[in-house]
Amino acid sequence: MATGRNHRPATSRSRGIPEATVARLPLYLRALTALSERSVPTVSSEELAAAAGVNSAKLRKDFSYLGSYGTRGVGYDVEYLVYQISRELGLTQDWPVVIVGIGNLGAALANYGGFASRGFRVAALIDADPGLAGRPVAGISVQHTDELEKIISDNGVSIGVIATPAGAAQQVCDRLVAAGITSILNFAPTVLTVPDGVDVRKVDLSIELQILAFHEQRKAGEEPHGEHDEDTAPPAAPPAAAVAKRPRSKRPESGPDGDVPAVMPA
Amino acid sequence: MATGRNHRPATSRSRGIPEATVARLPLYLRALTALSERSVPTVSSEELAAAAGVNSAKLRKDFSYLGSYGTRGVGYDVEYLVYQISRELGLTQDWPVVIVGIGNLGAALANYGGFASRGFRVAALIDADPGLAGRPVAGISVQHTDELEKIISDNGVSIGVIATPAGAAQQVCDRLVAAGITSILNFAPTVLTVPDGVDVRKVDLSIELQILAFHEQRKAGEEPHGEHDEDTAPPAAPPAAAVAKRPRSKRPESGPDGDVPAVMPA
DNA sequence: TAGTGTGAACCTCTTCACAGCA
DNA sequence: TGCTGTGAAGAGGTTCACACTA
Repeated sequence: MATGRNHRPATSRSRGIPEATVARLPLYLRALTALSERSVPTVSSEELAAAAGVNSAKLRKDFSYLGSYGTRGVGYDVEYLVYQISRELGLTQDWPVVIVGIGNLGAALANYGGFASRGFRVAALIDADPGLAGRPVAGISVQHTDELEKIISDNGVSIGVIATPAGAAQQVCDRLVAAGITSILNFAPTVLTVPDGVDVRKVDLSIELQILAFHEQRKAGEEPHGEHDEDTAPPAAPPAAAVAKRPRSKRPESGPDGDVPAVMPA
Repeated sequence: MATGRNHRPATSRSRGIPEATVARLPLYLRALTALSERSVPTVSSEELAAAAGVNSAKLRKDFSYLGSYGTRGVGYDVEYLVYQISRELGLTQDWPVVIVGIGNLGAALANYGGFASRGFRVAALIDADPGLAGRPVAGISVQHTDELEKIISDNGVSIGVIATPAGAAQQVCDRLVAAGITSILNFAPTVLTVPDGVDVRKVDLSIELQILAFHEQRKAGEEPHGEHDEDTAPPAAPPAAAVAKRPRSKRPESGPDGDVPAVMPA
C-alpha cells in the first residue's frame, strides 16, 4: 500500500470526485488502454470491472462522478472513456518529473516505462554522489544535487520523486518544496513534513510486506481453505472480547505464542 | 498507493482488527523502532502520532484494538509496544521471501534493507533469463525460473514478490500459487487473478504519479494557496451539478480545455 | 493532573436494487 | 431487452469529547 493524503476532508466540496474514485481511475485507464489496443470498441461495466479487478457497481458509481459517459443497453465507448479519464486525471498534459536519489530504486524508476507512456517525462535524475554525475542512467545523464533548484525552475517541474535513503529524504524534500515542487512521491521510509498545499504520497515496500505477513500469519489458525465462510466463527481464534478485555495488568508475561520481546534493529 | 485486498469484507469477525488499522501498524512500528534506538522509554499518543504522521485519536483507537497497552497519565512503553505490534504483525517469526524478476526493480528490492530488518529474509532471487543465473545480486545468486517450485518447497516460502514485466506476471503468479505461495506482492502493472485464500497486494508506481497529477492539475484553478478554505466555493471550478447534468448527447466536441482525444500508447 | 481508552456522532465508501433509457 | 445511472441502505473508518485512572 501507499498512504499519504494532504487534502481537505477527502471529498471536498470543490469538485466532488471522491478520493477513492480518483485512486481507481488509473486502474480503469489501464484496462481501457489494453482494450483500445485490441481495437475493442465498447465495454460493459461488467467486463471492464472484471479487467480492472473491481466490481461493476463500484465502477458504474465511479464513472457517474465523471458524468454520463455510457450508453444504456450497450456499455461504454472505449476510446471516448480513455480520453475522458485521461483528461480528468490531467494526463493530457505533459508532466515533467525529477527523480532524486539514483540508487537501485531510482534507476529502476528511471527505467520504468509506465511513466513515459502516461504523460510523465523524466526531466532529470539527481544524486548527491559526485561520482554519479554525468553518468547516464536510462539514457539520461545524472546531475548533481547542487543543480536541483535550477533544474526545477528551468523545466517547470512540479512533481518530484524521492528515492534517497531515509536520512536524506526530509532535507531533499525541503529543497524540492523550496524550489517550487508541489507534489512528491516518496519512496524513502520516513514521514515527510511539508507545508500546506504540497501533496505527498508514499510508497513503502516493507510496509506492504508487513501487511501480507499479518494476513499470512492468520491463515495458519483458520480452516484449511476457502474464503466462503462469511459468518462461521473461526475455530481457534478467541472471541475478540477476551482479548480486548484482558486484565489491566500489563505485560501478560509473554504473549499467547510468546517469547523474548525481540526488538529488531533499524 | 498500493491496492489489492482479497479478504472477507475487511473487518472480518475472525479477530477484529480493522484493515485500516493493520495498514498503520507498520507505520507505528517504524516510529517506535526509531524511539527505541534513541532509548526513549515511553511516548504519549500525541508524540507517537506526530512521529507516525497520523492524529492521536486515531492512534489511540488503533492501539485499543490490540489491547490496553498504555498507562493513563504516562503514555506507552516503547519497548513493550514494539514487541506487541511486531507480534501482532507476525514479525517475530522469520518470513522467507522469493523475488521473481531480477531487473532494475527486482535488484532494488533485493538490496532493500527494510526487508531483512523486519523479519523478512530473501530466500531466493529468480529470473527467467539464463544469462542472469548464477550472477550474484545483493550477495545472492540468481536462480533460473525452472527451479521455482523446488526453491519454494525447499525453503517453505509462503510470500512471493513479483517484479517481472506485466506480460509474465500472471504466469509467474500461477506457478507461485501452484507451488504453495499464499501471499503475493505484485509490482507488475497487471491485475492478477488468484484463487481464494491467496492474498495479493499491489504496488504501482505509475498509479501513484497519476493520482498526484490529478491533484496537481486541480491546484492551478484554485485560490493561490492555503488549504484553509473549508467551505468557500472555489472560483474557477464550475458547480458539480453543471458537470454531472450535462446534456446526454455524448461527446461534447472537445472537452472544456479540450483537444484531440489523444490516446496514449502502452 | 496528564494522558489513555472508548462510546457516540459523523463522514466516506461500498453495495444493493431498480428506475429509466437506448 | 440489456445495461447504465443512481437513490438509499449498509458497513467501515475517523473524529470528538469525556469518563476514567495511574
